Amino acid sequence: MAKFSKNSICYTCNLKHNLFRFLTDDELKYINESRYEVHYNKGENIFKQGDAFTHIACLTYGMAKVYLEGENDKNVILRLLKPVELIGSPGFQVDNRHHFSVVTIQDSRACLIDANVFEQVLKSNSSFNLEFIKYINNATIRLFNKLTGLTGKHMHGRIADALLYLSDQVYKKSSFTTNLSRQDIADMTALTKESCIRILKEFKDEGIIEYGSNSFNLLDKEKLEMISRVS
Amino acid sequence: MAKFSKNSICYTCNLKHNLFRFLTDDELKYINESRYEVHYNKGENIFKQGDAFTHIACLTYGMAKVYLEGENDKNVILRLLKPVELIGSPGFQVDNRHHFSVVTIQDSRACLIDANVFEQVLKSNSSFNLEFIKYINNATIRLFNKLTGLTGKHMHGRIADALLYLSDQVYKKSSFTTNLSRQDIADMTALTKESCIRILKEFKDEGIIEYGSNSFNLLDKEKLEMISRVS
DNA sequence: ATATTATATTGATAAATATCAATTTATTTT
DNA sequence: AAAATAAATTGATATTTATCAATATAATAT
Repeated sequence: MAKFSKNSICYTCNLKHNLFRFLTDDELKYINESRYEVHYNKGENIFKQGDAFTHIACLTYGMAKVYLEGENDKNVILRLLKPVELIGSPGFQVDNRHHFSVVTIQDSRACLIDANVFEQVLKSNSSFNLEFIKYINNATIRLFNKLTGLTGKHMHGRIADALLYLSDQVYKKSSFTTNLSRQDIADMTALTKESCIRILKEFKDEGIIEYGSNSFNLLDKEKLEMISRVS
Repeated sequence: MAKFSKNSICYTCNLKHNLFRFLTDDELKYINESRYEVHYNKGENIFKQGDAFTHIACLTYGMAKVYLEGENDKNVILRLLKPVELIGSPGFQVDNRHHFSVVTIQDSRACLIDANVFEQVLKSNSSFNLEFIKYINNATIRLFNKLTGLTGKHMHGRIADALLYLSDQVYKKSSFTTNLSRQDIADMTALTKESCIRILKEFKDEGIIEYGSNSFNLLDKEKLEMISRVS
């Protein structure tokens, strides 16, 4: 965790999350007073599960993975974040602890906003508040899909889902380069690294995808979608 | 779905959820105007996944299961509800659809509050609003635990968790009678009915629990907790 | 109470997935 | 570039879990 800066103000910032467009100028100014930006190297924690929750973060540059640290070293990656994405915490209003970890997968920047300031603004602005509830509820819906996917589908369907997620939601291309390791993809699908590799290989052998050590090309997305459906 | 009544007002109601204690008298009166109570027979839907979300519910009597309907008929029971529990919906502010189903497992009553009225009150009362966020965040934390438990633990740990959940959180006794079927317990643990039955039998054979067709007695909770830990 | 239906149980087997060890390939350091 | 380290891959095998079919038990209707 290196340099941090405060060289711009929220009002003119074009990297602010859409949520903040619901704020008044005064509220933005108030947030701007305590906010700060941090530069993270690849592999560094923005949030650490169990640690105190003191700030809401906005990823303004780079990319990060959000994951749950399970009991037996088993991590479950919930999602990948890219600019500009808000990173809240369900510890907010509950126990003020982080319940997931956020780690950058490439050099990144985040803007950190004091949780108390955030709370004040929530109190003062009801449309901001409803937008925030919308944000949380969307996260819950994604979590529901994750839960039914990981518990109800077999390896093939889960790997297909991960690949489609990366292609459709994250990189927005059918061919992409990624910093995710095989272990990361395994953590996205609740599989072991070895099983994950085997399914990828199968897909490659069947001509559905091709890949190198850090790039993927989804040749036949329809087939992946079909595999996702039939599990 | 049979009788419904409106024979009391929220102000004097001692079955109201704690959340509503944050409301002013006027706000309570406002909610009271549109609310109504419904009696459900065992097995009836309070909410149905995919259906329109029009009301927030409060379970005031009986018991219900909240579950996700997966693609291949696989349901995942998220939790059991008893009085007095609020039943919101992540569709609120998002798509106004239900994203889970709620079905009673015994004759029950619920108080239904118009979602628009609820939204108005959220807007007008910021401490109510923050409490609601707290409510949602607690649900998210439970969901995280569900996700890591179901993906990271083996059958034994998952059954142990389900039994401990029923004993500690739902029935508050180490010996309890339940309306849950074996299939329901399987749905709580993301197992098949048969696997679920086998693990229960193992636990019985080892003297950890005893059970009949609709009752359980947890003889050795410490052992169950140990099994939960080692997975 | 008997018949009927649904639920629970058991056994045998197949399928899915993880584990462990060895090897290869890629990445980083010297 | 060579050496050292980390990550990816493969194969063999064990473990976990589901499936299918049969039977038993419980719950409900007649």
